[in-house]
Amino acid sequence: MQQGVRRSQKDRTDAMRAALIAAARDLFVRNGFAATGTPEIVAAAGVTRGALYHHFADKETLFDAVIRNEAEAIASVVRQVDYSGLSPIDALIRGGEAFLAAMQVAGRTRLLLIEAPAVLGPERLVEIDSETGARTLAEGLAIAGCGDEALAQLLSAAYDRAALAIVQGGEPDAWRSALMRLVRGAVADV
Amino acid sequence: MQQGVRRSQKDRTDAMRAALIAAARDLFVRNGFAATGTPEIVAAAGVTRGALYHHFADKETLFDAVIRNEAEAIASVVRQVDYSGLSPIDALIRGGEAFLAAMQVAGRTRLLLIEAPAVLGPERLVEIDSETGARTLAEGLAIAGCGDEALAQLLSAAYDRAALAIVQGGEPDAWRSALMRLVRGAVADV
DNA sequence: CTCGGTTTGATACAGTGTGTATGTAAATAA
DNA sequence: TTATTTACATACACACTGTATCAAACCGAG
Repeated sequence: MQQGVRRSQKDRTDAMRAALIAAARDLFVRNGFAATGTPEIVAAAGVTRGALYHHFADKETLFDAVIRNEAEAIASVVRQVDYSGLSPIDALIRGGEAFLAAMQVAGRTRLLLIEAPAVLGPERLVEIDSETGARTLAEGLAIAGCGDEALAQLLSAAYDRAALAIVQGGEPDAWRSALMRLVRGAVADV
Repeated sequence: MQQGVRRSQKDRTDAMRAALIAAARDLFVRNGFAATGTPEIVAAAGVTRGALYHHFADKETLFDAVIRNEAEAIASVVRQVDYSGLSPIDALIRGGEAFLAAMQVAGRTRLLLIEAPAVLGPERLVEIDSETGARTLAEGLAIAGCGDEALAQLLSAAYDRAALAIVQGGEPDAWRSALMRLVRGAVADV
């Protein structure tokens, strides 16, 4: 079980997939999905196109893997927050904060909010979110607060837009306070 | 100034651009921007690629024209609403209703909310919105209601999400009531 | 009306990228 | 060790984009 010479199939596969996903992620962030060619990706990963098409059905499937990674990363951050002893609305705000923080990782808003809906379609994106539990959690919190699925989705959309605006250089506090106002107003009794 | 045989340059140009934009819009809606080739577009319009590349710099510029058309159409609908004698919040809701109705036109949500951000980039999309006054109006109303630019953007994002959900088969009333709750909560005094 | 200049639009071509088919080496199983 | 499967590279066919070249329709001046 040496490193350079004799590796197990699983190790080779895992390393290759990780290298391709990392290289692709970087290029997709910089140039977008459409403007990134598979020759560019494999060159950055130091392999050939044969490897790519052995591990992924096509370029879109590779992109899907990239997106799944990002969604999982965000879900992980939001999940690790300690919600104990918080009111539903405070838990929602706390989870929202974690979400905003996680979305500040370079390129994440572009990948998840701009590219992914067009490349994979909204349906597939919802599927990924539900698998990773990325957004379900925020929605769960909202549901706990008011029991309205649609309202939860609208708040989720507002958080997305805020994350994008902050990444693009907006004043974080302005967006945070606007979100707070929206959330508090939404769960207040009618 | 006959019709079939001898047309003015301007007439030819206008007709050709309109035909190309219409054919492209149809295909972009059905298959998306990336999966639609220029040969397909010109075949649907009954011309050759030479005509396309004479009137548009590239495929993206044609898409830009399609998007501009849609944005203008929406702005037109929202503008024609009679807002006289309404409170700021009622005017906002009225404008929002018009926006939702305008977004129900087949393919509009896909073009404006899914494809356009990825193809043109969010910056260009904001530019188009400001030129056509599509979203500026809704924002203007929100600003009138609470004077907060960020909050207006968040509400705009919520309206976008609701429009998409309704087109995808969601219960319109559920989304409308959720929007109402969001809007009323947002403009209520803290 | 007709004759140069311009605009429209069709045809032909070069370059690039995608996905597949084929072949070879490495790894696991027998 | 030998057979079989898996990992990866090379080579190829096809499609699409954008450009260059050329013909025809239009327009204004004389």
